[in-house]
Amino acid sequence: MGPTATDTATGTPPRFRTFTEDDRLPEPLPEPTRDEMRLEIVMAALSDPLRLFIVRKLLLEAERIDHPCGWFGLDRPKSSLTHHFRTLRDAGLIRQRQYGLTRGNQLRVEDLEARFPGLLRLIADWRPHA
Amino acid sequence: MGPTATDTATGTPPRFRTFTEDDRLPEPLPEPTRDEMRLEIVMAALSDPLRLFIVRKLLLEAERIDHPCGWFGLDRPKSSLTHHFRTLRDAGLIRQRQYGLTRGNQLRVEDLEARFPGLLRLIADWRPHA
DNA sequence: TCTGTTGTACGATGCAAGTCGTACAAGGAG
DNA sequence: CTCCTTGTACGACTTGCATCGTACAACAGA
Repeated sequence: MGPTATDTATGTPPRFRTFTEDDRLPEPLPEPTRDEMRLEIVMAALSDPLRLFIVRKLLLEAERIDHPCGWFGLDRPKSSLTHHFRTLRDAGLIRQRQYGLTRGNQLRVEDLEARFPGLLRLIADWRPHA
Repeated sequence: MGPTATDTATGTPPRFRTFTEDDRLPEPLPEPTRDEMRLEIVMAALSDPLRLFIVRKLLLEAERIDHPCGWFGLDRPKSSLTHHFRTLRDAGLIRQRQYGLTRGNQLRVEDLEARFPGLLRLIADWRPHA
């Protein structure tokens, strides 16, 4: 498994899984730094159920450092998905890396925990459709 | 002072100030119950800087159980303010009570802490304009 | 080289939200 | 009763966002 454990819901601070970086990874696409992240923008990005689903899936089900669009199993046109992933990256929620033809999507777990502590917990607890 | 203390930022769970209820208070205007609150809707309500300001001011500077519109010192037309306060109430963030001609606005601190633990902490830490 | 895959770029469309003016309602103070 | 205050209701305007079709680019594999 990975280097970290998951939240135990016992009152201990939640810890979400991260993956160690590989030096040979391509540079991330342009993204805001921690300090450039804006709460309003993050909130707006998370006000869409599809984007909430994407972030939550990355948070709870990621198996590698990042995953391409298709991994999420979203039944939408590709041009729609491009729009949503870009919105998430612009808000600072995800990091995107280009691997030849595919693009890897990674949740910025450590940056988000540092900048907005508790935010990921809210997303993990989200119940869609309820 | 009130019955509660404030967050100490030392790792202890944050506790925000609440006010004891008075039996003679008028009934709140229609609002979602705890379980009816939706994270997407709450996020959308908080994606507007003016509304974030309103909620944050209620969280950090409330002196009574609720406050009328004018207390916030917002330089906008009244019809705009009606819209924003209604958005906050529909999302479940605030409770509104009618006192004759004025309307009191109260943050639903306990409901929000129960339904979305950690959310108020994010709002308290928000820095506008930064 | 031809084909299939992954995803962007551009543009059109429809809808929701923010903004605000005006008119109006309820009630307190004089 | 009259005036002022607080806030709603309605409607118009504008902006922004979600959605998606089409065309295109980059690349892998047969």
